[in-house]
Amino acid sequence: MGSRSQDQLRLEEPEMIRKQIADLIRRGLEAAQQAGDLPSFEIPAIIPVTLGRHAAHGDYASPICMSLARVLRRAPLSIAQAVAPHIPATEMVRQVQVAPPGYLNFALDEGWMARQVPRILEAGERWGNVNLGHGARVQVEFVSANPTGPITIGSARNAVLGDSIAAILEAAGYQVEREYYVNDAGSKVRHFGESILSRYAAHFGADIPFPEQGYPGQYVTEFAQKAAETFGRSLLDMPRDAAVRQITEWGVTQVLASVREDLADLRVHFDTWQHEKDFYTGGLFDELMDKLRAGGYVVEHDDAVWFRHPALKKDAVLIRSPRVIPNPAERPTYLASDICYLWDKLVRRGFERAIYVWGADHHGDVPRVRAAAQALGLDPKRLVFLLYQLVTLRRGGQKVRMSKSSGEFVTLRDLVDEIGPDPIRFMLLTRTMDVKFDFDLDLAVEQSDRNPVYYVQYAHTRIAGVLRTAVQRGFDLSQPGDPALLTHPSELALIRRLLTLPEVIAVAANYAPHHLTTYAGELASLFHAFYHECRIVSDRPEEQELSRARLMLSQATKSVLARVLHLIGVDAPERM
RNA sequence: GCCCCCGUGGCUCAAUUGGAUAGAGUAUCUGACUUCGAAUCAGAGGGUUGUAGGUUCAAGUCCUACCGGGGGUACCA
Repeated sequence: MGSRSQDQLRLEEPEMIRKQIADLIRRGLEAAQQAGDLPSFEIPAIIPVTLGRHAAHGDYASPICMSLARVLRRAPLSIAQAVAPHIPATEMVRQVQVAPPGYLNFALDEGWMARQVPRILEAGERWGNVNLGHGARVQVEFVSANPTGPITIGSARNAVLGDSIAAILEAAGYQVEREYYVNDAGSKVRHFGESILSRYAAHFGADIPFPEQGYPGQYVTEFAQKAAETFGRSLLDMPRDAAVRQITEWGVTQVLASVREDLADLRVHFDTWQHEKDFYTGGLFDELMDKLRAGGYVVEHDDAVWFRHPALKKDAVLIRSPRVIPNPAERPTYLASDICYLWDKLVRRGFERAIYVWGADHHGDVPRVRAAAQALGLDPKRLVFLLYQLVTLRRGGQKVRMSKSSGEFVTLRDLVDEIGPDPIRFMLLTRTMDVKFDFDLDLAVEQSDRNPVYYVQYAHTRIAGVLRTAVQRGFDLSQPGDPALLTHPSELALIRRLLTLPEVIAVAANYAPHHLTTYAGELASLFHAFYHECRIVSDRPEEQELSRARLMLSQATKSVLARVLHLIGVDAPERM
């Protein structure tokens, strides 16, 4: 990736203080060995460094000496004492302390910390970037809800997870493409099309039976109405198959247009829309079937074709069968599509990694797709499956069971119209994806002003307000303040947190976007505390310099808050 | 039956992925605005991290069994 990634490495990676401290420890270990204070041994490739949880433990701590104890056959405390004096002095670290049973504790230098504030301000939206990806191309495929109806709250979780993960990966140095997979070849869309056709026929007084697994929702009737305006009676005069095909295609287009719009209002956008159908028009499916057959991964009996693989518990998984689809040449089962799709992602389009954001109800499919990748000679580790637990909806204390096929669901549209994208996005990102989300509609609507998102946004607008006041009173915000004046405990606590953004992004890049909402809340809290303890805009002549320093800190905080909110797709308003 | 996820103060959830004294919000109680936005702040109480074992210097985190809740397990997608 040439010079750009070199640049990033030099400029951005050291922003992770943890990394720098790990380097210091490594150099300390080397020096201790050279000085003969420690015997010769191989220094571990990764040196663990964590944030100190208590002020007494310093800002960062490493338990490395505990794990070295076994190798060196020496007490961890004694190892730590041997290393500590050899850790090179830097302006970043004020002191290194050894604490039982063998921790190395690092306290950052307050002056150094304060001097980072203008740098944060200068970096702006770039602050926090870490180059973990080195420009690797990855694809995040998400939402991908069947195009058979409106986007529901359930898909909303998928949408905000996928979108935020994509944004975070970009901040972590990856080249990211966001994709929506359109399942337009399966039986679901056909049932959808048949449903519209039935209602459409009814509109003209004709009778086409409603399919058994059809979609009873009111929106289908509305589609039928629109279809009647678009096509007139023409669909009634053509062969049934052709009519189904045409109205299905038309219906999918209609749905996708509204899906695109609904998601856009949630601030979710896609770079590409991959249609399942396209896999069966270019010969890809046949090509891959030949590969699998050659590898002995295909079995056939009763005219049906199955995929088998030693890694699978089940004997085999169906790929195509005349009993599923009357005309199997037209379309196999969804596993076949998944096989084409993974090849398309990893080989044809050459992504180094393909990330799938799936509801936990699809977890059973993971081994199959993995096995298929393996069978095609691809490293299954390049496929990442993020399984989030489903959203259960509560209304009036009652659980609402949602599904488009039952016609009972709450649309994303309704919720966005009612409470807006910010509370939805923030709320859905406050928890790990491993826990199911109990979404209480009444509470979400009624208490939306107590949603934690407002706490964070309020901090941002409060800063904006203070800055406006400052300008009114004649402060020039473009003029940097003197960081040396930032010495109050609440100022330093705030700065400390500003400095950890790169680490938070690095952790969040491990597919854990909820760290950002947590961080945003902490940062907001620290600012509020600082605001209460320190007068920012002072009228006293002798405090002008101090005011300028604090204004600089406030601006940096505002910038970081905005950055974090933008990463999770939440607006950072100037007023509210 | 088998597979996946969860079980942490009254309630909803965190815990930088195995590190030191388990943290927030909410609820309850007490306090703080004649100067920058009170949608705010400060303080208090509240815990054997479902149970029982195990792994090691170290377990909320990993392993085993069990209990409880949710989801999956079609020639559907």
